[in-house]
Amino acid sequence: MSESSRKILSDNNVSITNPRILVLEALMESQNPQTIDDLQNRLGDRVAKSTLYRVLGDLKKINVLHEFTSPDNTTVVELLLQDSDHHHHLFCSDCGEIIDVGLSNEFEQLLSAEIKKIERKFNFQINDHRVEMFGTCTDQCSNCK
Amino acid sequence: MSESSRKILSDNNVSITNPRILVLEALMESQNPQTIDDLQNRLGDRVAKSTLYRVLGDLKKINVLHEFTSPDNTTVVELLLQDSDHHHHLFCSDCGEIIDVGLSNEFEQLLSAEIKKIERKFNFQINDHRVEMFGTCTDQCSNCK
DNA sequence: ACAATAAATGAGAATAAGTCTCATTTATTT
DNA sequence: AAATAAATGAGACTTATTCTCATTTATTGT
Repeated sequence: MSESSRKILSDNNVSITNPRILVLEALMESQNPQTIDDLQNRLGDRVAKSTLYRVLGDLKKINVLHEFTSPDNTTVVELLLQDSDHHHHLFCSDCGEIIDVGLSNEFEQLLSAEIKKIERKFNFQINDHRVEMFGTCTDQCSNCK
Repeated sequence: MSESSRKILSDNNVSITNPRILVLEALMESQNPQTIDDLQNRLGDRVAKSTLYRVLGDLKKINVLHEFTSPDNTTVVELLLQDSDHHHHLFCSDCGEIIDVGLSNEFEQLLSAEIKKIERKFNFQINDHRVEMFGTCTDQCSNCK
């Protein structure tokens, strides 16, 4: 555990410090998206707020952390160590839950083709994409009864 | 112009007031996504900041305005009067430009099929989706030279 | 292992987006 | 035109994020 957080840092030429290890470990506790608040609560006073934001910035810079905004405008953050972890998100507007979803290869391939068309049309270089789906979890999620 | 903004309001049982007309007209000046700052500058002191936010909330409630967050965390807002205006967004990380893009019917159909699968798998009711693409506009955009 | 140097941290101040309050104005209904 | 209800403006307030700077911690060369 602690090894692999150290490895992430050294592999990316980022100095190994306690706050960075603690934040990485907190992020690894769940592979699902987490709010800053979650993290802060989990870390308590072991990492200062300013340091937490700085470390998250560092992790984004070395490309192991993705950040996005949920429909209720909360910033959400998720470790993404491998390109093969590519996935999308499903948002429940009732309980705020965010679920990781994979889409089929067939779909991803067609999307790649569409993206190539868009690149040509707008003379863009596209390096990432994201599909977001919004709805309500009809009954059985842990938060909505 | 002014007629159609009034029509939008009356069609949705929202009382017709000057700030609402002014905000709608500012939104209609460009069919592209706009930041709150854009709007505020354009409106000057004709609409108070608190009123601007309230009116934008009203327009979201009657479903003629979509709001989202760009990768640099700016809130962006866009009129969407017809379901047939369905489209997606392309973000330039150099200049911040946001471009509306349509994807092919073939793609949208396959995405609908994927969404049905996701609905079943997670017992969700999905009512909206969004494809976001990120990259850089390689040369000719108005902001990047 | 030990200085010297550079980088990262903690604490809290500063900033900025968005919300809230409440007295006044404007729309709507009769 | 009066009465009622709703919307507005102005600015205070809240809260997420960034910034500053003195102190601590990591790294590098010897």
